Amino acid sequence: MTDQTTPPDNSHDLYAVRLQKLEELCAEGRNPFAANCEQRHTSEEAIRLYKEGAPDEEQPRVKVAGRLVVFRVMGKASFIKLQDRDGQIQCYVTRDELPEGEYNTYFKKKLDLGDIIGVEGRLFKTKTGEITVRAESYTLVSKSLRPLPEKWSGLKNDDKIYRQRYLDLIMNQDSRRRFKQRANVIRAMREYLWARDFTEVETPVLQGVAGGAAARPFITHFNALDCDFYMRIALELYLKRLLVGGEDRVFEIGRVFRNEGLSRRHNPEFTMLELYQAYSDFRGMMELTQGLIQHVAEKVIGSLDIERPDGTVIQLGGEWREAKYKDLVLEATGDPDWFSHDRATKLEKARALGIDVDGELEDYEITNNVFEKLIEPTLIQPTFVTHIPRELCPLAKITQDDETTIDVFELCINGQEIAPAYSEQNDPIIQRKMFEEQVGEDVQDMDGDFLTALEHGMPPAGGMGLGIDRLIILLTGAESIRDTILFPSLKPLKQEG
RNA sequence: GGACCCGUAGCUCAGUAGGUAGAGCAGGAGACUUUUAAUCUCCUUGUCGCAGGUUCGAAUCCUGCCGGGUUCACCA
Repeated sequence: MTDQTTPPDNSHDLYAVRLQKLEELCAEGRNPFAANCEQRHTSEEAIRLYKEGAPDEEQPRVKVAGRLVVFRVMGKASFIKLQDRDGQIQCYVTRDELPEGEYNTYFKKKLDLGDIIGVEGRLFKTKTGEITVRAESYTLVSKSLRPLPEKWSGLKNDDKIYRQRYLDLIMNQDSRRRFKQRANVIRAMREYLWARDFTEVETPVLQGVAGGAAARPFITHFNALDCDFYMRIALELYLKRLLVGGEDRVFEIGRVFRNEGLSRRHNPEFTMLELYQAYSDFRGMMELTQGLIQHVAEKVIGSLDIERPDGTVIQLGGEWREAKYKDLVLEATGDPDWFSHDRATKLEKARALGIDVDGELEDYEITNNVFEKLIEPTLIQPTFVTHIPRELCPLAKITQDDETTIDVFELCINGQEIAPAYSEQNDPIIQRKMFEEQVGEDVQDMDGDFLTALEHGMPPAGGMGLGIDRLIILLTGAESIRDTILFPSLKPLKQEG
């Protein structure tokens, strides 16, 4: 048994037909994978070159290349469309404009939908007004041995969309656009941070202790050292070491790995932006985070109003709402004495509110269940939730006038947590204590090396982490995190062999 | 891991009072020199996810497995 990602393909007949065409081409001394490195125009560039109103013989000659996605043969003339990274361009190919025999013997007979070809010729406009290349020559640069999905319905099978993403990208322009937007989001983020003197760094993915978050890590084995390593679950502890090392403003955009379930909002590997700014705090992070997301939205979407698939408009403009965790809980439970109740009463009341709460949970966890299930989903418009109970974040500073809470915000938009930010804890003694409070049976080992770093002195700092995949969901209206990740985690297919 | 739903041609899908399968597109042959899901004629295509079971007979009913989706659990 071998594992593989691509499902078996039984299209032997179609495959055989194409393979035969390929062999025939080779037998006649034609290369079905011809090199073609000459400069060319993208479909969009070519269309822009068209001179409106000028006669055909004064139109510029262009050279385009792309995947053959429309192939309409009408006797001695054909219309085809090539798809490239910018879109599609139509080409008009006639028998009389190609070399003798070329059209009937090769063009009509040896090309298939899915092949990649280059076409050269002058632009003209068809009688229905479409700017088109009148082919003077064409070159097959890659024969496709497998057929494309159906041209009208396209590719809708979820499994194939994820397992054979290239087909999705060929067939579904929405998908192509979404991933382009993802790339642009990340680019816009970098621009924003670079402009504010942040340095981009890279920290280890393989770690002896996976810290910085409470999540189960993936375990791997380091042969040379003969010990188990963990895939990182957060970027935090290494970035803070850099603050100790004198970097004032650092960020990293990178993959983190959490060995947990998959869902519409969770992929085991996902991309985080984490940034740390010395001499700032969570208030500074608020300003930065709001500015960052607004910059990205404007740059990539071109608007601060984001319409969700259900029609609700998320308004990213202006100053965002700020709300205390406790106030939200009191409001949602309708119980002004919520925090005075003992554990058993909270449990009872939470259940009365329709929340399925595990009886083993700690006091603060019950409250947090209320927050996550009752409140978070209602926070559609951007909201900074502040004054969060200290038990929930061991790496943040305690609020000066309320020792039960920490200087933190959780930014919620679109009913999900998008970005938490802290006034980072830099007192190594308190930090050690808070780690010890938290290190239980199923929590990670304490990162002693990190504490040693803190003991050398870390400047006060604000830190922020942002789940990029979830931001993309928000900005593009994607239905699932899988639609924002090119190759989401899937179970490998098992196959005899 | 639990619950529910889904898996039929290369693609998108029809097909249940159980009688071993259809359409469109794609593919093959032909006609057609401005098409827009081009059109027209003819033709081909399937271990009905896999493995068992019930039955004279299973795409259809039952069980298990594989894969996917939704949701819950888990989740800083």
